[in-house]
Amino acid sequence: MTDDGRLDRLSGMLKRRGFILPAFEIHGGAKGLYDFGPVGGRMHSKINQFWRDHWLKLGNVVEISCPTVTPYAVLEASGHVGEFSDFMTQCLNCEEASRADTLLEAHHPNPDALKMEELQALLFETLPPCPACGAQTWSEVSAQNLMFNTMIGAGESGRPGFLRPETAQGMFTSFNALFRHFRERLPFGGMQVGKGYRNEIAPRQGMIRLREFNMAELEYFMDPESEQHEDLSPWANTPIQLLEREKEPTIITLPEAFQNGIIHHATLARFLGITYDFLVAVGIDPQRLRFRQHEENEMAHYAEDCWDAEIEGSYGWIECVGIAHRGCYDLLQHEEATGKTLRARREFAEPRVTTIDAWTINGATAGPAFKAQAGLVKDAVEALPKATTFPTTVTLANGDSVEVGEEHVKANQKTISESGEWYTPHVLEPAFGIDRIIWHVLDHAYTETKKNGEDYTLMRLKETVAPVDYAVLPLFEKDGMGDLAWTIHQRLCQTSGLVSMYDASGSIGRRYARADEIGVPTCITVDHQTLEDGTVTVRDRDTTDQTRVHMDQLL
RNA sequence: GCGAGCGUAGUGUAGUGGUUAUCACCGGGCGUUGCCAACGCCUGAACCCGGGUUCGAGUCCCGGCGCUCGCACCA
Repeated sequence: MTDDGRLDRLSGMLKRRGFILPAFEIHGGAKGLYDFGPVGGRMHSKINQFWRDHWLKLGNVVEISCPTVTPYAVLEASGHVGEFSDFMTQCLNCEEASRADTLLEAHHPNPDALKMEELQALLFETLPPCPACGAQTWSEVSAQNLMFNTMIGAGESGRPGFLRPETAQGMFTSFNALFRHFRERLPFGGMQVGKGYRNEIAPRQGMIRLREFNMAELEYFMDPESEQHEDLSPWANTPIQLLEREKEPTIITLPEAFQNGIIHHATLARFLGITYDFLVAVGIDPQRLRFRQHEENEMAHYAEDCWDAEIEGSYGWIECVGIAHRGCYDLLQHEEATGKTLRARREFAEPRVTTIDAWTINGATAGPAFKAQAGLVKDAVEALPKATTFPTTVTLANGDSVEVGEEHVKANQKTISESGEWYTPHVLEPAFGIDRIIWHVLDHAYTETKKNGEDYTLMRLKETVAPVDYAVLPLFEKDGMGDLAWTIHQRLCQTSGLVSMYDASGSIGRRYARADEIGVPTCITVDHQTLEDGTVTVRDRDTTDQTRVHMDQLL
């Protein structure tokens, strides 16, 4: 960090000009909550839209939108109720609150993995001393969840729920609708852009750790048994900084990283590439971007492998995108919790034919003979070889031995043909923290320079994210210059996808400076000559070059 | 969550119990044949919230909220 106050000046400007501001400030503010202001609002929506367009290029993904209010059961199934909880206990002597698992580290190899009841039992059994006062008396263990609690419905009929901590669960719970939409053909993806909520104990670092945040996630469902053929050639000439787990950082292209086995999965490698392209396109400096593989003990409860895109800015290297291989964890969890099937079907190249030629029980006689054990007897008999002669003694799964006579069995001859099978797809999840990305786009675009010996700041924002596309400036609001400028401004604003800003106050230099400060790429100035020949001055933000263009040729 | 520091116009600030609350940038209006925060005139805007001490509180005390830092925590 080479700060010397840059971060303070940047934050001040972002607030002053209306990019991002503390939310609800007139009421005293609220920690971890921010507004995108008059300037930041459009930047936020442009970046979201650019993200959608970028990933929709895959051609086999769709966007969905799910509620943020989520029933308890959904997040219990996903593991968030368990994983997002800290189990707290309070010292009865000094009232200091401690985490139960931390207190029990001396008494258990991995207390973090214990359930609340187990922690409770172990705590009361071992009575560790309070780190604050040394007393050994503890309150009951209580779960403190990092998700926002709410009630869905009022009073007696209310059911517990949470605000979602991630958008991902919506894609999993909608799996069957996605599966039908894609004509039951994998791979495909569902994606979602929206809000997520985490009731952080200590939000810090401005936009980096928020309690309500914007995320954009893709869940990409794949058949784990079919090889993923991915074209990595678009990144053949793009060296990227990779930090493999327990290895030294390397700079390598994605095709090479995949061939060398640094990245194990072709689709994962491709998603790293698509992510890289996105971040660079919105204005992240490639020199301050890297991908880091998670340590084994760092990965979330669901992940098999995970690479983060980390961006360097005023707060150091910050993870802004997580690209996780979630395996089949989520779909299995929701299957188990609901009893519904969340699977895809793969057809075999050839039908698999199994021929059975052995024994099974004769229900009419074996049933009355073995009663409750009949099921176990059936399993045991069907496991016997064809050459078995009856009567014989078989050992059941429960350890009992029974005598099975000829009258209890019959020959079992059948042919089973299976044309395919149902399986649980694997999931690759690129998850983008939009606010963190916006922060770093702003951070990287913020440029402090000198102009005629004076401090000068400008935002070198790319057109993909610039909050205002054009500023239209009449030199003076007289002799018709103001009216003409207003007409041009209106014409620009009526063009889909464009936003123009009309500014007539202050000197022309001041207005260029104001436009530069919020990153307007192009200024259009109407002067006396415009009244005569219809040409305007088009001025470029980064070079300050001016050219005269006829007003009808602006677009 | 604990500890420390801080909280005054949009921004940065001055202000050690009595001021019409300081200064600068800033914002707005008008003028300017004028093109990179130029200039002139006019003008706008603040003591985080609540309680207490006091004749009197921006200033002292208590609580809350927020910000920063350290510790703890952290998809």
